[in-house]
Amino acid sequence: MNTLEHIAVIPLFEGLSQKHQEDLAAIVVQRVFGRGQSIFSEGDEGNGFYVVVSGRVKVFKLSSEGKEQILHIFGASEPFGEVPVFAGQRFPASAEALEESRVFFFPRKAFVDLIQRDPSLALNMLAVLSRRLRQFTTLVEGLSLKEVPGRLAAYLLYLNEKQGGTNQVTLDISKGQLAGLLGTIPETLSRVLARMSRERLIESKGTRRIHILDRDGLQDLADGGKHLP
Amino acid sequence: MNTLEHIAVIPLFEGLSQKHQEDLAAIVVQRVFGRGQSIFSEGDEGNGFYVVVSGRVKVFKLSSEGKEQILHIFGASEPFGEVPVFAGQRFPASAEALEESRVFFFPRKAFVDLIQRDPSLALNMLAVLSRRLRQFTTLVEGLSLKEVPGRLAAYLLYLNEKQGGTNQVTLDISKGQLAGLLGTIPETLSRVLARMSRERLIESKGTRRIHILDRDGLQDLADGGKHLP
DNA sequence: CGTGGCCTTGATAAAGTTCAAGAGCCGTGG
DNA sequence: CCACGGCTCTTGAACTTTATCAAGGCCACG
Repeated sequence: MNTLEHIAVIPLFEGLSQKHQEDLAAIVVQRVFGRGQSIFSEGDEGNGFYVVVSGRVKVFKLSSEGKEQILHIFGASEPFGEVPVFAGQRFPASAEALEESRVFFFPRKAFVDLIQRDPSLALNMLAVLSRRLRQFTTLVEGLSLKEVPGRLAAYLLYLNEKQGGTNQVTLDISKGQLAGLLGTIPETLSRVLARMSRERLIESKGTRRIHILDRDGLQDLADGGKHLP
Repeated sequence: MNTLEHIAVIPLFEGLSQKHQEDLAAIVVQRVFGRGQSIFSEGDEGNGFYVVVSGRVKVFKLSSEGKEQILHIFGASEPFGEVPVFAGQRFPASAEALEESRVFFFPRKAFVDLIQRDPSLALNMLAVLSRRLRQFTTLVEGLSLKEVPGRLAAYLLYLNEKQGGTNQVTLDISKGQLAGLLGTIPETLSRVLARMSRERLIESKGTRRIHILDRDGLQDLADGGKHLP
C-alpha cells in the first residue's frame, strides 16, 4: 500500500479531491515508533499533527508523582496532536506508542494552507475536534461523577459493543494501561474486577478475556446505580 | 449597540469581511435567559450554537445523584454549544444562565454554509475548539491527578492572573458554583479554604474577597507539591 | 427585624491510594 | 522442553482524602 492509498482511507480526508489528496501525500512525513517510544511530550512545540497508520498510540498526562491519566488511545487512521496546529503551539499532553506504530506527520503550514483552500477538509477537521470534545465530556463525567466500578462497567459495555455482539469481551490493552485510562491504579482496578466476579456480573477467562454475565447489572453501575448492600 | 456591532466584537468572527458579518447578522436570533434558566439540556438536539452577549452561562454535567460538574463558564463574546453543529446533533452537556444573560443563537445550516465560503471563519472556529480541548486536558488533569487543594490553588492563581496584578482576588462565582467547577462539594471547599487560611497561604476578606499571602506556597500546591508536615 | 439561602463546622463513613509481599505468566536461553 | 528472570497482576492491611449527614451561624434582602 503506498502513501496515497493510505491517505485515501483516512476518514479525516474523506471528500477531498484527488488533487488535494496528492497535495497531502506530497507534504506528509512518515515515521515509525517502537513500543514505549515517546512521540511528543507535553510542552513541546507542535509544528504539525499526526495520523496513526498502523499500531496504537496513547495520549496522556503525568502527575508530579508519576501517576498517569490516559486521555485517548488512537488506532489506525485516527488523527492526534492537532491542538497546537490551531491554538498556540505547545502540546497540552504527551504521546507514546503502545506498540510498534507507523504514523504520518503533516506539517502545520502546508496543512493550514490546504484547509483554506478546501472547505470540506475544514469541516472534517471541525467534526474530529467536536467528537473529541464530546469524548472529553464523557471522561470528565466519569472522573468526577462516577466511581471506579461505574467507569469500568461503562468501558466494558463500550468494548462489548465495539466488538459487536456476544457476551465476551477481549481487553485491547493491559490492565495497567486500563487503570490509567479509567483514572485509577492497577491495585484498585484489580480489586474492582475481583468484586464484579464475586457478584457474578462478569467472569474472567484468562488475563484478557472477560465474559459478561449480567449486562443489566453492569448498565446499572455505568449509570451510577447504587450497589447492593 | 446594534446586532452588527455586537457581532463585529466577537473574536470568533474576527477577520470576516463586512459582507459576511452582515450575513451573520441576518441569520442570528437573539434570546434572553433569566438567572437559573436552562438554555439547553444534555441530550437535546442542537440545531445551532450560541454566543454570550452579556451575562454569564455555565455548561455542566449532572450525575444520577444530582451532583454537578461544571465544564465551563462563559462570559461576553464567548461561543458555546458548538459540538452538535459539527458532530452528531445532541448536546453532550447542559447549559444554564448564571445571571440574566443575553445570547445570540446561530442556526446550524446557515452557519455551516458561511464556513464553507469563508476559510478564516473555519480557522477561527478550529482555534476555538482547540483551545477548548486544551482546557479540558487541564480539567481532566486536575480531577484525576490533583487533590482539591491543588485544584483550588491553581484556580486562585489563574483568577489572580486574570484580574491582573495585585495579591487580591475577587471570586467571580459563588462558592457553591466554585465547588462544582473544581469537582467537589461546598463542604469540602469550605474546609480547604479554612485550612489554607490556617496555614497562612491566603486570608479571607468578606465572602468573595481573598488575599494571597503566599503565592509560592499556592504554586507548590497547584503543581502537586507535598503539603507541609 | 425576621426569613431563607449560602456558607461553615463537626462527626462519621466510604472510596481510593499506598506500601508491601506474593502469585501467575511469558519469552529467553540453556 | 524445561527452568530462569522479569513483568504484570493480585491480595492484604493501614492510611488519606473526600463525601455524607446533621446542625448551626451569617448575611442579605425584603
